Amino acid sequence: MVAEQIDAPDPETLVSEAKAAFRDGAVLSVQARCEVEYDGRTSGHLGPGDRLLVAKPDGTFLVHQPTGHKPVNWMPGGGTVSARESDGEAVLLARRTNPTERVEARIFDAHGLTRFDATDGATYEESGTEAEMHEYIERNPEVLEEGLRIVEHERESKYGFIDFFARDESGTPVVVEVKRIQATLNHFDQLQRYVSLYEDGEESPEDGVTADDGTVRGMLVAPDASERVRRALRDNGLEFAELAEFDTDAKGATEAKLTDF
Amino acid sequence: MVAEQIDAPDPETLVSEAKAAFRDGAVLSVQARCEVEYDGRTSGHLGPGDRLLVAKPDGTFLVHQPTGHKPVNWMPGGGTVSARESDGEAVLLARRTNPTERVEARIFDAHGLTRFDATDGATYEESGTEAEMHEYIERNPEVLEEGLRIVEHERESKYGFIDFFARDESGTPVVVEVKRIQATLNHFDQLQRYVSLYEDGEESPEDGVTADDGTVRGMLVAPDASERVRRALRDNGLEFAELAEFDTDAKGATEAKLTDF
DNA sequence: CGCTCCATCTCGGAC
DNA sequence: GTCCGAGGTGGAGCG
Repeated sequence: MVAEQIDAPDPETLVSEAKAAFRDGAVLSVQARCEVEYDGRTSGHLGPGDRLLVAKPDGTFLVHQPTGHKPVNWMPGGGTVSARESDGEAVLLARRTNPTERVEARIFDAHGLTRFDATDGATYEESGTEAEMHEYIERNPEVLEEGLRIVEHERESKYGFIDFFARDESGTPVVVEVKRIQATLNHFDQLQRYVSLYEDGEESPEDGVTADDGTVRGMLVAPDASERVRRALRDNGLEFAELAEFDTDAKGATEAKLTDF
Repeated sequence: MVAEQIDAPDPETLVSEAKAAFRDGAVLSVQARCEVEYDGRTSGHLGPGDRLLVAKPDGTFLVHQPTGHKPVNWMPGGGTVSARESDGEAVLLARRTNPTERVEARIFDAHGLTRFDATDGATYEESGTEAEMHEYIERNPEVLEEGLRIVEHERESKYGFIDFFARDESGTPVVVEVKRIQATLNHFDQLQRYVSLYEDGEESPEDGVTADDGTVRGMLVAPDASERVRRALRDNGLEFAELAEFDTDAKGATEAKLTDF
């Protein structure tokens, strides 16, 4: 019996079933009319209504309203979930420390309960991430600019991590910031922060070569950017390189579109 | 009957129950051994295992493994969820456009199903947010600096919104960026971006007064900041104002309301 | 443990 | 619709 369902459990049954589920490492789902309180990094209250409550064996606790992707209240794993009866009502309490916070659901009417002895050894395999985009650029720097040479990847600097430190055909340093999605002002900020290091001469590239005039180029690589971002780059002497598609196979010889200022 | 539970539904039953739930706007929960595919902004695959599947009437679809706070796969609201039988197995498919993406769960064994006709009119009331911190500062600017005067709140500038534009005791303009949590390098970036506007003279304060020497101060307000952030501020002539605690009427009112309960 | 940065970020607000 | 920034962001990766 992997899943056990109880219809409209009374408070006593709910509490004992919840305790058993927590003890045995099962996933508990409860459909209930309840009210919820959160206290921790902020504090909040949710009045009575029908919600789906989920408690996982790792201490995860979720309160889902009938709409919306995000739980209205939650507790990440690492803490503990407990059940008790209070004033004739079942109460589920999730707590953790660091930060210290708690979510408490007071259950007025439990419509359904399911205990789920789940086993899942699979891990999610994903592709199309920014890490893969980095690998592609490292293998094919010419999609950013003809003659561009990658010097360093993920260089730690005084003010943060630089995606790529490169040099163009004429040896001028190029700081490259890569985004998988449409670039935002914050992404422009990041590039600007890194470039300012080299402009101020507070960082020197590991290959020891410096452009004669001390110039440093900054290049933001992304599939798109709003007009405001493009203007910010332009106004600050930075460049935008449009890289919409990339091929992890490296066979397709992807045609990259570049926009230089 | 607010919730209806079916134990170990066969594929046909699962599909018809799912269709009925989607049609009637009920929340559907299924405990099942399944495999999942996502295709959209990235793409990914999750091999067979036991998961909790949740479909909401707004098109939200969640795939929860037995551990972890975040669903391993999901679809935000706005799209549609559908059910069908394929090769003798039940398949739940969630789709949306803008961006175009899909999550498909192929169900090998359904251990339990719950249809939940939930009604929830309550909205979550929260306090301790950054908006309340703004209100507090606006009413008590002296907590940042003696003699500081707030000139504008949430001023829209060429490159984004400035939390506060203020003037110090001697009339020098002060750009203030407020964070409720420990300040990060991105927060420093934001402040730097706003301050550079005034330094470049591309924005002028609405009160028309400018410091004799054109100086503009920049102040990052937060409960804490890492040493790297503090150094970035220092190196760029910006300031950090530690504001750990703040008190608001709203917070006090909420606390009173909660104790009433 | 802290720091930095990505995320299928989601969500809300403004325009 | 797009753009921008907050978030109880969460989570990975590295030192």
